[in-house]
Amino acid sequence: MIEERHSEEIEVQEDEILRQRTDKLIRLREEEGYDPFVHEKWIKKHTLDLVKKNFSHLAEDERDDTEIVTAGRLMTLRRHGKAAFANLADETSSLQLYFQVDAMGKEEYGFFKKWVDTGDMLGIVGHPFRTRRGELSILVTRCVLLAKALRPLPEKWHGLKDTETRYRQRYVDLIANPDVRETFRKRARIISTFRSVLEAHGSLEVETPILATLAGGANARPFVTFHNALGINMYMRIATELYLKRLIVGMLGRVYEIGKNFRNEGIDIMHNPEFTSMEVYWAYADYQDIMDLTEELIVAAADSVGSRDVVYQGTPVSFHPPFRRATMAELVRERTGFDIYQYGKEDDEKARAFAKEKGVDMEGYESRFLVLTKLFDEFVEDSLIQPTFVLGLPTEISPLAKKNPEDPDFTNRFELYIYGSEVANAFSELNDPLDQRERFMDQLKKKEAGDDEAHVFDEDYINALEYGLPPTGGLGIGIDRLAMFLTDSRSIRDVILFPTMRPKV
RNA sequence: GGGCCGUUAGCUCAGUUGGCAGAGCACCGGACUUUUAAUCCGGGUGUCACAGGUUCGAUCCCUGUACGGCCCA
Repeated sequence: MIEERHSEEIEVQEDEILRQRTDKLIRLREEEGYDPFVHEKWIKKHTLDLVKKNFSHLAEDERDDTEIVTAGRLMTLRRHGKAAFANLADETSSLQLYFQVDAMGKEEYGFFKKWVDTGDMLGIVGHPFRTRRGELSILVTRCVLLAKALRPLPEKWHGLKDTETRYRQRYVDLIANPDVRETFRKRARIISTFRSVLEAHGSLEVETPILATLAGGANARPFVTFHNALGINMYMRIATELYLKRLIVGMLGRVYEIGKNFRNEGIDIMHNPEFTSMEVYWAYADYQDIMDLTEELIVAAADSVGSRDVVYQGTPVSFHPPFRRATMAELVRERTGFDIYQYGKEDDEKARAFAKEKGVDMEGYESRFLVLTKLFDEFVEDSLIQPTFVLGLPTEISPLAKKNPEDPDFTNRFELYIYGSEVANAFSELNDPLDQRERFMDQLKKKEAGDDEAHVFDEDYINALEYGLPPTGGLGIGIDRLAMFLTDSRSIRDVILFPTMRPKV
């Protein structure tokens, strides 16, 4: 059901400060004939960090004649009658301002004193100097009110802490908590680093449908929506995989896509219903090449945010290559004593019994390979704190990956784990259309057996494979999770600007 | 889905064994030409998340709901 809000339902929440500030704005327009909201631009010549950098040499009480033209938000204000100190913040830094009646003139100072409040956006002209107490400042000669703030800033000392408000009103969070701005700058650097690494390898950035009639390429339930003109249900994508491989069939050689995927699942510290992934496909490459690429990408991302030695939630995590490489079978054997190779075709039940003894509850029908996977999830995953490539995932859970010809129960696939969490997934792509058809059929059986996260059967994808997909290596990286680990963010919501929230009221 | 915790002023948080609702910052009025959590004088601006219940009386106790957080599946 679609609910629309009608104008009579939207009541303005009258709080005292908002009312006072609104009155002040109206009086400013009436009494001074000044409307702060008519400004369209301000020629900002100097960012605050540039001022800091260029005039750090100034001695106490020393002034420079250079005219600074800057702008930002007034964060604090300490009034002293005929003078005032303030802090101005911009996107680069923050700097003290000194307003003085002698430097500004009576009229301009009077305007400032009467009409300017914390939170306001100001255009500032002045001269750099250092105060007697040693703080680099700008002696203001002109102050132009570029936009008025009607709502007060959060508390200057504690900032904005309430997580709900921080996520719902991220703009306030970003004003109040400069470290949040830094987190999102780092996130952006990771993404742009990925682009430059891939461009350097001759990869082409492409865009494939987000809205489609089938959502394939992953185990997940999609969001369903409706296209009015076509009169059909459509789905938000859950992965970019199948479209990107069609492009390799189409001879684009090396392609990648960075964008949102949507999975209709719960929300927790590691999951947001919409998240950003990067998928890469390289013609003529195998999963070993892709492992090298993954390492290169992750190390470059770590470098781009500062260091290969990261401390995540108090635990040191080293991004120095080479990362550990081990097969799932080895890791499970090490941790649990379960040796998959001791179990043959007829031993599924014996394998389930092993799991049960370990306290892992298995559904009645699951195979020894699902036992292996479950034991991995249960006993190994959490221990993979340092970046670790987990190789050789079972064919049964890898419907799009090429089998290992020497051991066809397993695929030439790996997942990268960091801090117990899957960050990347990659394999030599299955390019045999006959095998792919069988794998899709297996998925269909799982779906019919009640697994609503099983892959969909994509006939057109098979059709593409029937034209010939060259040997191809593919990779998917969860950008949000990687950004979490590289920015020491506890929750995925801390690296997503506007995380999914249930609407209030 | 289950368990636990939270929701009090714009923000950060106290608080009441059930009796007119508190602080700091912010805000409003006044003083102050080198402050930096400026200071000084004066002012509390609130549907104590919402709806019921118990009670002479509920922000507090009980039940339910909403939203959020953490843990588990």
